[in-house]
Amino acid sequence: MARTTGSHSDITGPRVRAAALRLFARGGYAAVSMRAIAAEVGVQAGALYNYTPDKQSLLFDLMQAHMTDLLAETPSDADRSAMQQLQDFVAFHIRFHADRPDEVFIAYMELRNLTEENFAVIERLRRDYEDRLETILRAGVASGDFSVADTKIVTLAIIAMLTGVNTWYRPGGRLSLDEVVAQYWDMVRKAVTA
Amino acid sequence: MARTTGSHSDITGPRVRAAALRLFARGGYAAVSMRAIAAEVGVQAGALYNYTPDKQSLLFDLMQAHMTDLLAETPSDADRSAMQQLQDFVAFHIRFHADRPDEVFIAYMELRNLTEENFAVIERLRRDYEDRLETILRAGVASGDFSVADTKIVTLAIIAMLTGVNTWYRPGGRLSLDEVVAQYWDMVRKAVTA
DNA sequence: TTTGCTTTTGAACGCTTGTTCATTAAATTG
DNA sequence: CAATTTAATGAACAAGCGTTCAAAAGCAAA
Repeated sequence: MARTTGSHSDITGPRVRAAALRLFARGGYAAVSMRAIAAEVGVQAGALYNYTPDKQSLLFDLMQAHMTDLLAETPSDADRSAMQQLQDFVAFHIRFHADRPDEVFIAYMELRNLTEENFAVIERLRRDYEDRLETILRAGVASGDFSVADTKIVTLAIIAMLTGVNTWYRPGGRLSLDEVVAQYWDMVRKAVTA
Repeated sequence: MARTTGSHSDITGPRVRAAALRLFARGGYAAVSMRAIAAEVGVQAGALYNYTPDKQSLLFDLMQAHMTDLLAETPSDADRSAMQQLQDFVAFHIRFHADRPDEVFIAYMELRNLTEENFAVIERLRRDYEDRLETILRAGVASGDFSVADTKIVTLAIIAMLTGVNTWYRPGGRLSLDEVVAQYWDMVRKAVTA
């Protein structure tokens, strides 16, 4: 046997990425073999190399796509007040991450499995995202809306708190996403005001 | 060659655990080979099996010891007010974790590399720790000191925020640990009060 | 100094790893 | 229908994996 009936790169390509995402998130990059990914797709291991030059690129591409999407969709309406922008950010972060549990898991857990160059790229994107939040905080401090001693620390604290939602939130659970967003916004709002 | 001069289980044993801790934290459990651990200790791979039945036990023992220490040292003085207990908890969590970056990293990143049974043990310990905080929050709600809608969510949010310190704090950095504790306490205090 | 215990070596086991490539067959184009 | 392009197979590669164990050598007690 060689080429199989119905095989198409437009179909197999996305399936390879989806399988890698799923398995990396579940078992971790190092513990998932190319043969395991191939089996999930329903092909032999060799066929994966039509879609990625190597395993490392598969991981890197997933992480880069995730971070690029995150930055592209981050709201930033400079016309709104700092308080409104912060509320937008909190709601966006929780919703965006809740929709992509596998991507988020990989983006936070597999950094150490990136090569040095690839890590630098992802790290830069991550800092860009943090800067979006810190910019809002600084604007709020300048306008007197917020009372925080150190915007950098508060930035990291807020992001850590919000990302923590992914460790327990499941659709259809005790709380709706609206309720989760409301509760976290309540905490963030109180933490940054006097 | 066989037994080497100066070799002693009292010395090699701790060195094996220390090497495993260090390497697991740096590279991840799945990516670290027994031969790599042995090389760090300065022995051949076979010698490791005098100190652990297998690689899995090495990981589990490190995680269990960490969680047991964490629970043993968690402050809990029921005579103090809920506000004081919460402040104690925040300060303890940050300091305890700042002292053990490798253990913390492993405890949060390597859960999926535990066998089912081992995972259940660690998970229980983790929940026990969360319960300590939630008990404080409930007491504060009952006494009227705290104003939080859902103690479970606030518990998880606080722990995520505090544990996030480990992603950036380094001794000798811009901020002292005292300053870090003070800033996080400020945020937590404001977040749980009306 | 002899005896028994403790500790390590180093080779070996079967198995899995990421990756390559000639071959083959399906899909597409003319 | 014939020619070309695309996509997959399946075997092979060298390297590395966790683990076992007989043999050897240092250590401690008598």
